Order: sequence, then structure tokens, then C-alpha cells
Amino acid sequence: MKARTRFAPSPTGYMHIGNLRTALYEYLIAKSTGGDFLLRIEDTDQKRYVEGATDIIYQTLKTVGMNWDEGPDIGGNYGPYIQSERKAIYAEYAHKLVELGGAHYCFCSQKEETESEDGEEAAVPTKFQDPCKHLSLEEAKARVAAGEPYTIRQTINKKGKSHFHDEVYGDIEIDYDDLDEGVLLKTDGFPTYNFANVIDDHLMAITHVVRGNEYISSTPKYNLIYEAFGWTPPIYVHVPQVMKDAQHKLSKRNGDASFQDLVAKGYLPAAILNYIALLGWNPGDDREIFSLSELEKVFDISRLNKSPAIFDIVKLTWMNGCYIRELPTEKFHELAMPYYQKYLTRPLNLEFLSKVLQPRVETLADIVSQTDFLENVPEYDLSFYENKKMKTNAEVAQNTLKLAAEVLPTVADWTNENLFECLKNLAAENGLKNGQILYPLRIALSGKETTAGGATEIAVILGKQETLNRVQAALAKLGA
RNA sequence: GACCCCAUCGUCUAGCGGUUAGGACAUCACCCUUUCACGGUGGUAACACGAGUUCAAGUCUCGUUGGGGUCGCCA
Repeated sequence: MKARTRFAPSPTGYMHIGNLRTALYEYLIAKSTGGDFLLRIEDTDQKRYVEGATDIIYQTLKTVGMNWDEGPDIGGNYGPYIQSERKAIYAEYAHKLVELGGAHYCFCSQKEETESEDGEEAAVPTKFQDPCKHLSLEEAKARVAAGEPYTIRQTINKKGKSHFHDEVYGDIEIDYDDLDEGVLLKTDGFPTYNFANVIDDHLMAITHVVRGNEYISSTPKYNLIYEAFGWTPPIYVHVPQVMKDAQHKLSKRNGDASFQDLVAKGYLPAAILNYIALLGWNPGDDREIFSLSELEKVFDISRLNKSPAIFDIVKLTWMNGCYIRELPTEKFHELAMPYYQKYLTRPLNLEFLSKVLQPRVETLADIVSQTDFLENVPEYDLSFYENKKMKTNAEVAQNTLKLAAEVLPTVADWTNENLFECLKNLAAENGLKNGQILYPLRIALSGKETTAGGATEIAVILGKQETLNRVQAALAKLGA
């Protein structure tokens, strides 16, 4: 069966991770069955609309390669795909639903609704008993015709238990009495999510509805609407939340990472996508690295998880490192270039820098901290030359750096291989361990105890002249 | 408060009645080594609790506890 799924975000800001994961699962359900994935913008709440948010949605989906088959920008046979452009459709169906007995006109003000019978705000939320429900249809219509502001509210008269099946959670049973008769069409004529969703999903022939499990409790209400219209409800796929920690779900508020934040921090889109796919789903074997097209091949709804997953930036970081290492060298260099801006005016060997950096950074942003010494040697303590394993200290350094200073100028072809070979021979000739020359040299060139790259690699990056300068400066500092 | 959902190492998870409870990240140790990292090897670490059902329960049932969600003219 070819599935038709939809990603239906509201343009209220940037794309957060949980949202993107829902989109991914929708995309995968469609593509793993050879079906279509569509994009629908749910902008029925004008107050929450954020300028530019729609572009972020397009941008994000495109960046990760989740292309949609139908959507606001490319059209399709089921448009329009922006809910605000479908206002008339909802109104038509809402009034039809009233005629069918699935809804009624309501004239209560929002204030009346939130007050309990004795006029005080209820401490504990109680079910709203709508007095308008008992108005006769004629009377209600007359008031509507007279221009009185109204909403259309769902009518729930069923008794007993409602049942539905969810692909992830199994069979769910909820008492009709626990459902409230929510507003379907607002005073401003726009539908609420509760209504627009049902209408659109049916009209757009959506087969699988994927959404957060916070919608489980209200699903029977949607089914009642499908039922009233004589429509078949879609297959439900409720997915667990993506959490920040055990208590809090990932939210835009507390500065929790959004997709674009992560990208800005140097995470690769493919790695982010791969990581979130595994947050609530697994392939059934030990594989963890998947491209989008590989996911399309192995994805299976039945392997979706029920329990919430905590977003672990540490594991994402590891995975991102895997992706960075797999990048072609030229590609990595290209991605690294923006981080080299302040070094562009210097005669540094940036291609070689990228080669040294690639296997050891986990995010592109790591490049910043790994390269700070290239501009100039930071102040460092002579104790940096102290290293037991390498058998060096400031005294040894003074001697070995002197030796290096003599031989380095003679190296004609300034490559890592040549330099290493040369210094290794120097060590052998003088009965020293390689580390006794290389370690002090690295400190001299970088001023840091740990660096990306060894002594000779740094020498290549810096270039011959700068290397010789730094060795002289270090010797001076050592009092030689 | 009512209703719904969830529960395996710190984290993501495998497990679908019989396993020495497996993998990955993290962590620790060692190896490799031109520091750090990468890579390699090994270690520490989990079935929330209590009753049942069964020859046998992480796996099924019920309860308890803990956590999350819903109860908006937000989605």
C-alpha cells in the first residue's frame, strides 16, 4: 500500500528537533512504501504567525533532503496547501457538520467558558458544559443570521467507550464522557487545529497521520468527526516525545537546540537527521549510520518506540564526528573555510590544516578552538616542556630545539614526510627519543600542550619561515 | 483532580516465556603513537517495586511507585 503522509507544521518560529523527527517519520512512511509526502502549512492562528517561519520550514526540509511531492510552493492536486487559504472550505464543512448533528453553534463568550458555576475560576479544570448545546437549531440559526458572534463547537452525545488503534501504542480505549466539546470554528471564522486537521487530512487523502502522542487523548474526538461525515479515519501513528531530560521535553523556549542552532554549531544536517531517526526508532540490528535514502529502504513502522527519548547531544556529537571523517577531503576543506577567515591573510597551508583537522574535530565549530594558536603563540609556561612520557623538560627542550634550529633551515621540500624523516634522523644521530625533539618543537610552535596535529604537521601548516621564527622565539624564551 | 500513555546500563536501545540480558554513546584501563584525537583491546554499569499465571517471567496479568501528556476560540 502506498502511503500518503503530510508534514503539517505551523509557522511559529524555527524548526525544533522533535518536529523535524516527526517530519522524518512521515517522510519515511511515505517513501518506504513508494508513496507521497506532502507539506501543509497550518497557519490558522494568526496571532502566532511568525514572519519568515515558512521559509525556515522549506529551508530545513530541503537541507536534509526531505523533498515534498505536494506543497504550497509546488502545488498539487489537493491544494491549496496553506490553511489560511482554505478558510471557506472549513466554514462549509463546519456548517455541514452542524446539520449532521456533529456540532452546534455556541454563543458563549470566552470568559463564561472558563468560569465555573459559582463565578470563580475553577482550581481544577472541569469539563465545560455548554448551555448553547441545548438551543434548538432554528433558534441558533436565527441568532447567527442576526449577526451575533458565534463559534461552532463539537457535539458529543455518545456514551460508553471509544476505541481506536494506533500503530505504535496499540489499542486505546477512552470514555466518551472524558471528551470535551471543543471549538471547531472560531469567532474569526478560522478553524481550530482539531477541525482543520480532520478536514484536510481527509480531503488530501492522507493515509497515515503521524503526530506527537499528546494527541492520543483527543483522537476519539477526531474520529467522531470522521464518523459524522461518513469518512474513514486514517491510520494513526502517535510518536513519543523527544525530551531534554527525564522531566522536560525539548522546547523552543529554554534555548533548547533547534535544527538551525545545531547547524550553526557545526553539526552536519545528515548527521542530525541520522541521529534523530534513531531517537525512537531502530532498524532491528546494530547498524547506526544511515543516510536518508538508506533509511527509506529499512524503515518500518513496527520498530517505532513507545517511550520518550532524551536528546543526547554527546551522542550526536560522536555521530557528527563520524560524518565529518567520512567527508571527502575537499568537501571538508570547503566546509572549514568559513572558520579560517582570520587566517586568510597569512601564508598558512590551509589545505594541509584541513587534512590535519578532519580526523579530529567532532563539529565544525571545534575548528575554532583547534586553530587559535595559528595567529600567534599564546603565553605559555616553561613547565609545558615537562613531559615524563616524552622524557623532556625545559632543559632538554633548550638543547633539542637548538639542534632542530640548525637542521630545519636545510629542509628544502617542506612536507610532513620530509620534516618527520629529518627530525627522526636528528634524534637517532644524537641518541635521543623522537619525542624529545618533537614534543618540545610542538610546544615551541604552538604554545599549547595539546594541539591538533603533531610537531611536523604544525610546521607544515605554519610554513617554513614562521616555523623558524617560532623556534627562535622559543629558544629566546628558554634563555638560550 | 479526572482521563490517557510510558518504565532494560548515566543516555539511545536489542529482547517479543527458557539469553552468561546483546550493541552504541559516555566513562575507566591498556595498546598504538609525534602531544591530543582517530583506531584497537578489555572493564565498570540495567530489567523501578510487589503480587499473581507458568515447569520457567525482563518478556504475560493485576496492583504500587515514579515520570510524561491531555483537560485552550494553541497546534
